[in-house]
Amino acid sequence: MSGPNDPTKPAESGAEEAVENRDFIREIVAADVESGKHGGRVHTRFPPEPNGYLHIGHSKAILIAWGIAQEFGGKFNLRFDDTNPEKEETEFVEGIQRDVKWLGADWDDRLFHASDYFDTFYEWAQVLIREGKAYVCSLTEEEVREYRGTVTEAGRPSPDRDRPAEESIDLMERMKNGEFEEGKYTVRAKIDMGHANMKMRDPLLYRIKHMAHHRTGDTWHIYPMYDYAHGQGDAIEGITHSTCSLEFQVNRPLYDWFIENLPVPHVPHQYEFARLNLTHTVMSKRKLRLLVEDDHVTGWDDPRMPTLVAMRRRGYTAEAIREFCDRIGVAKADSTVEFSLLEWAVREHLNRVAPRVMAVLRPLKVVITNYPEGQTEMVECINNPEDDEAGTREVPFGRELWIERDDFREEAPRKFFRLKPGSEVRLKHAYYITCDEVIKNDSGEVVELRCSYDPESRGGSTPDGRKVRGTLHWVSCDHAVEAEVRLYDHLFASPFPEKDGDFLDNLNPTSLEVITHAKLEPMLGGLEPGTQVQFMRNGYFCVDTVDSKPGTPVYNRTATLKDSWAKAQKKG
RNA sequence: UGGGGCGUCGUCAAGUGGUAAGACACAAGGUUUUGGUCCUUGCAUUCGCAGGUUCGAAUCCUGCCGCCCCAGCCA
Repeated sequence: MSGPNDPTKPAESGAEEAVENRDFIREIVAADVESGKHGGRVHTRFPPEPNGYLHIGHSKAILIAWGIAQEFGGKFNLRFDDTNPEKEETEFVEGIQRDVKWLGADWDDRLFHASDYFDTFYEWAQVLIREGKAYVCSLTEEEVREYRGTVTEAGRPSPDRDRPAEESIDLMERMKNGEFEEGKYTVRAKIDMGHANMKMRDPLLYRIKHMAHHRTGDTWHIYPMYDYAHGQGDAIEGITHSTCSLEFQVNRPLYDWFIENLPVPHVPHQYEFARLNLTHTVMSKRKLRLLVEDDHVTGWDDPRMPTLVAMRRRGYTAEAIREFCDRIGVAKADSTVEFSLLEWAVREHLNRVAPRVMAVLRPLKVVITNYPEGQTEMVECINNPEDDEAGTREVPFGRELWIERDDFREEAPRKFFRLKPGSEVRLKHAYYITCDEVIKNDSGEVVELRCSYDPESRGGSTPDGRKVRGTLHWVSCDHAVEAEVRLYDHLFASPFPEKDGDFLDNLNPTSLEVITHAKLEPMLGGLEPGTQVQFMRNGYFCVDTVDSKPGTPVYNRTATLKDSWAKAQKKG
């Protein structure tokens, strides 16, 4: 059946690999696999420090590491770089695992911790000391800084640089056991105090910290520094390609120095890529923490935050984030991606999967004067025009309806296709109506519209085939479910909140607008938290997972729909 | 001005000496029972700048300019 002439099969010409663009890291990995380096094995890892929640920038790092493992038939580890008990909490290690899993990166049974290797790190430090490549230093924190020199001046050797190995071994043992106060001693590598790379000027291996660790308890009174733990962790796990962001480029010589000077079981290599920056937000953990701690947002999961918990709550899908990360690429040039690309990615996904439903955010009452009082009928609505499988549902229609306030203009501009006095529009899936009368209150506000409908137009078209330009969504007053709807916008008004001055000054004062009495079609009162829908003509929304309760639903706006009408209006 | 990186469309980003991919954004048109989606079209004579090599340079050489990272007992 499926021979060479089968039209359903793509042609097997030599032109298949023509368009494949690989980033520079994948290029290297492919070459390594080709040459049989590491036995053709590919093994990556994501090494977060559990001191905060993951943000969209981390998803780039996760997806690069995991994606490479996937594509080359390799493995992917999740390893917590928990070398500093001061800042680390169990809350974060759990949150991080949830987020990585949600993104779709699967570490299988390979969940590790730098703290799993504390014993080995300690033994290896003894090796360095015995070989004259490390020593216990008694310089104070301030002295260490002084002795290090500056970027333009060489440093000076510590007076303890030539401390006998046995003495260092003994002191390190006693540091470990908690015999000295914090700051009294450090363990340092003996490399080169005049090195042009500051990281190579006798970097610290260990510092004393009398602090319980979330996994090792109070076994240790010394903890390894990042540089002394990171590469060795990679080596122990057999990581072949160790990916990280650009700021660690200067650490690479040190990474390699440890690997070369220690009896490691494997030689990993580090490759650096530019971290993700996004307009209208901040990505640094310090700043995100400040937003949380100073109550500029309601928490790490506030839907305006760029954290994965927050974005998930906002209604972003993992698929959208993966698509986004595919689109931004991997390179070494510092860059800031426009938020619009992220929005495009969610819309792209939700357009395919989100059921279309009707919700009126800012209600205006419409009474259909020639529709029988007390009558209700069910109209059939298409759930998703992009998905034939999605089917239809029945929505109640009656004499009194809510429509969107914006969909009526008493004095309409040119090309306003919605409702205005004397004009006819279509109520989606229901009937054509014409506005006959505008009712106002004492202060002149429009409070109600009196309209008449054409019984012939049921379903949204008429036998005479006449055209109407406008199609409005609506909700039956008698059946409406009231809901709180949260309209989210950029957290920061400026595309570059860190550009000048205090980033907090650039907070967007209208990043959240709460609508308390939105009118929803009945089924929207009973959806599971987290469910994503499209409020027709309004945007993509989801049921809030924290505050939504049966009977009092809360919806979050994930993203607006593109609005060329609003755009045209703005231009005037 | 010690070292390490990076400069290609508004934003990302391919390109690896043979005459500037793609995506988002933007613009114009078409279809449409969402002013959504979809479709069509347009959008870098030029690759930070200046010289040079070459028949030919974004790609090679030289020199400038600009931006980022490194002087935590953070990661």
